[in-house]
Amino acid sequence: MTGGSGASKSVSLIGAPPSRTRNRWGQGERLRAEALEAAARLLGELGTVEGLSLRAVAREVGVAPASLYGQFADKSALVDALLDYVNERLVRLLVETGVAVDGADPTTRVRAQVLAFAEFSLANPGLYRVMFGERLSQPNHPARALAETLTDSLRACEAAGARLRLPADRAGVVLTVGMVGRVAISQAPTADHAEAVVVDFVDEFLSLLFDCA
Amino acid sequence: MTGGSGASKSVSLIGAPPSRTRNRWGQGERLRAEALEAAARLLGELGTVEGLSLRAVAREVGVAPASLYGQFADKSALVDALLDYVNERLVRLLVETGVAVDGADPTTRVRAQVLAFAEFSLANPGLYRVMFGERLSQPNHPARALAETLTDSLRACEAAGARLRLPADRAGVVLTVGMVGRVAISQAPTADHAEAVVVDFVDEFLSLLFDCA
DNA sequence: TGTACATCAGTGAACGCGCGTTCACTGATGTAC
DNA sequence: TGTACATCAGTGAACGCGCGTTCACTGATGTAC
Repeated sequence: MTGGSGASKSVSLIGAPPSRTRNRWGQGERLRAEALEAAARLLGELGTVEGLSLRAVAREVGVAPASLYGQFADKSALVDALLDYVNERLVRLLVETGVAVDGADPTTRVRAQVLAFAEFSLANPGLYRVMFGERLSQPNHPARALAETLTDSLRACEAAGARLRLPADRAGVVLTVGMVGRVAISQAPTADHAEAVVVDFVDEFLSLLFDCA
Repeated sequence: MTGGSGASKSVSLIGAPPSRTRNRWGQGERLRAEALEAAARLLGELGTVEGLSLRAVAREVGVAPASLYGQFADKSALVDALLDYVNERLVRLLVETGVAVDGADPTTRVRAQVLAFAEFSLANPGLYRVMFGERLSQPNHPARALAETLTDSLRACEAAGARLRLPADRAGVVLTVGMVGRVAISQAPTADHAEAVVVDFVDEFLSLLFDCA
């Protein structure tokens, strides 16, 4: 930004100009969605959750900090809402991944879903951290959704003739737990655990769960 | 301070009086150890890492915030030192656990070490979080130490005749990853995952790794 | 059709707080002669 | 043995900062008559 848009207008010394047009009458709730999206973006880019302040979210949206109080009672209300929002995003991702490979054999589906989770988490370390590292008191813990989805997929594998070394629901939990741990460790900035290595881990893990393999 | 030291002495309105006697000549470095211990205590009791401020540590030690700058260049230096300190503590715990059950069959040893790790992490969520949840850039990542220790123990199992479904080093990594994930999820405040359930998980996991079982 | 009013989205300035860090300092304890 | 000085552990006050939150407000847009 050495010089900005020097020519005609909007000198824009630092950062982008707010340039937000206020919402129309009755559309005030849109700010809520904008704030959640902005918060998720902040958490996704930024590796840590420290940077998530009301003021930062307001800055990202291009709005005064006070404006957020029209949509959220306080900061913790925003964080709670953010968790729900992001939780739902993950579930949708898993479902869509399952649909995308529909038709393929069920084992492929589990694998695709697990990898989708890993990719999502590694690409958005901040989101992963807020979902699995803190404030886990939410009743709808993302791990539960994850475990249920994977359990369903594992059951489909069984129905297709595959044999598990554990009951499907337990295998789903173990798989979930393993992936959460794997992602947690892979988030080390200096990690030599490249994406390829994650794939290896997944296959290793799945081979433990399945009997014939 | 409404009334000051009204009665006789040291009314102690709020919290404990500092009551710290300054270290003797040449013993200044002791403050360093006291600070690390205090920081570890703060992180252990407090569930989150947010509360870890230089000022909080100084308060816990009973010293002026400025005094810490004699031992640590800045806050990040303190956190780095804390990580090393706590890392070493975990390794020592695992080693001691291994020694304590020495003589028993190797399988018992792995199990004891894994459970010791789980117990430690669940009892000190803040410590766990700072070790596995953030600042994983340290070259001596605790997960590495954990994996190496467990791998050694698994090798001992093999030497004693047990059969693993993976090479020992990979099994050590998988076991580590699984435990990290398990603990991460169990830290949910409302978790219905009591300690007994963790034990079940551990046995389930080990049964996957071993062949005969 | 025009006009008064209510309602809405959003603002700007201020508050008190805890934070990390600095700086000149204080008093006790060691050492040199 | 006494005395001057150096060195040490630690202090207290101050700084600037970003934070969450409040409050009275401003314009634009809708509605009632």
